Amino acid sequence: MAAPLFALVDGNNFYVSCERVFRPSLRERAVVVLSNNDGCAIARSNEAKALGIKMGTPYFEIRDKLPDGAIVALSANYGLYGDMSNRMMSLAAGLGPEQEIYSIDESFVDVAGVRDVTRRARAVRGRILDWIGIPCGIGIAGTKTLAKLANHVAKTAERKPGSYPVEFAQVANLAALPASDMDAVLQATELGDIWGIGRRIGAQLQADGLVTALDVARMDAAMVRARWGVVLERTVRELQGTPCVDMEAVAPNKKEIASTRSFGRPVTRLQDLTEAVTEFAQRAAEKLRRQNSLAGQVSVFVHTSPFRRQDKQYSRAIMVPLRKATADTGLLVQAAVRGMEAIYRPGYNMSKAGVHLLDLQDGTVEQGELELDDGVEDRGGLMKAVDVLNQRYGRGTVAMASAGLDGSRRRWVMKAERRTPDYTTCWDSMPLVIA
DNA sequence: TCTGGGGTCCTAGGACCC
DNA sequence: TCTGGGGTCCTAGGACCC
Repeated sequence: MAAPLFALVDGNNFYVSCERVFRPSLRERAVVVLSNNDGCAIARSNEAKALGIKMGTPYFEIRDKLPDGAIVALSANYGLYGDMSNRMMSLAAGLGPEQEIYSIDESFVDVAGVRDVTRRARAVRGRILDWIGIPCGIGIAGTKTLAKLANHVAKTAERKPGSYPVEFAQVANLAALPASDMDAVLQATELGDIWGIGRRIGAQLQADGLVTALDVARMDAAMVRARWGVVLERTVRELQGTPCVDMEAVAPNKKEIASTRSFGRPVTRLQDLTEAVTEFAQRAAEKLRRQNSLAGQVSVFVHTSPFRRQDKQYSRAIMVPLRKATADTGLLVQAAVRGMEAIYRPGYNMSKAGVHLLDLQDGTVEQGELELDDGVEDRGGLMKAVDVLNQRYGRGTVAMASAGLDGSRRRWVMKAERRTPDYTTCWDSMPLVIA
């Protein structure tokens, strides 16, 4: 059997690249894509990175710091990105027999035993660029953590000449590299760029005098386990070349499902919160039915904005157990609304609320339970009809009345003032080419 | 004025039991 | 005066990811 080998295919600055496909004028410009409510930067073009804009920088800071026209800011258009992602993923899948879609812009491909894998990877990269218009980087190595690191090398070698050997630009295959060359790559990589090492643990390692990925790879795994636990231990072992994280070719069902939002402006009234929570529970219920699960508990939270220091702060969550696991929107909304009524307090500027569905169970297994009379018959057929209608005619075609019938009165909805059209998923937004 | 959303996994500690 | 020990289960919260 061939030794394990993983490729990681990752779209460069993915959301920005999607926008550029349909607006070529954005090329070579500093561009950021903003989070919900146009809150902060969640994707940056290389030019924006060069201006020093960090991931998560609030938009108002960007706007205040830079002169007019120095940067283009767009609201996130998830419909567009999701569709572009599907197209990119189907081409990336051609690299090997199994693919794990890890996020909207990244997939691992099992390339064990694939002949001429570096050349093939370059071909796949070229096809994604030509057919979809998205530039990507591909990293190849013997473990997932090293493949992620190889991907970082591929992108950085292209973006910052001199950082890594130039032959690693765009596609970096670290498998079968001589040990000394591998050490050199690890040494050129900061430990904060390792998959699995975040701010907190990164700072602890640095306090111990570690600086590069090579320093981390040389740590003693048993000591790491004793001091930090199994998660970091796995990272260290994977850096040393021992695979600890397998491919997951079929996405397992979610173990919890959430729908949460920051509000476009502060909300104080219970009625507004009830409407918001109704909508969150509806959306979560849809996701729940899509994976054919039932929820045993609903959790609801609301809190004020920690950024508004001058405001009185409030934060609470509550768990609402269901008498019987369900996927019925009516029952889930009812539980969420009851929860919100229990934790609501007047006199606070609430900034965010949300609903989590927990204790998820397989909906295809019929629970052998005595039918107690709770006044609710099986509404599975009704739920299916609601989902079909909302899919065909758009979200919100059929909704619970407590979601609020008058859209103009809904004070809590988010802002998205700079959204681009749904170029690929809506006939009316299809771009026209005038020859 | 303006600061995202949706996940996973692990661990510590409390409740409870015998 | 002196007040056990070990196990399980659950939850909250931390850390990480994109």
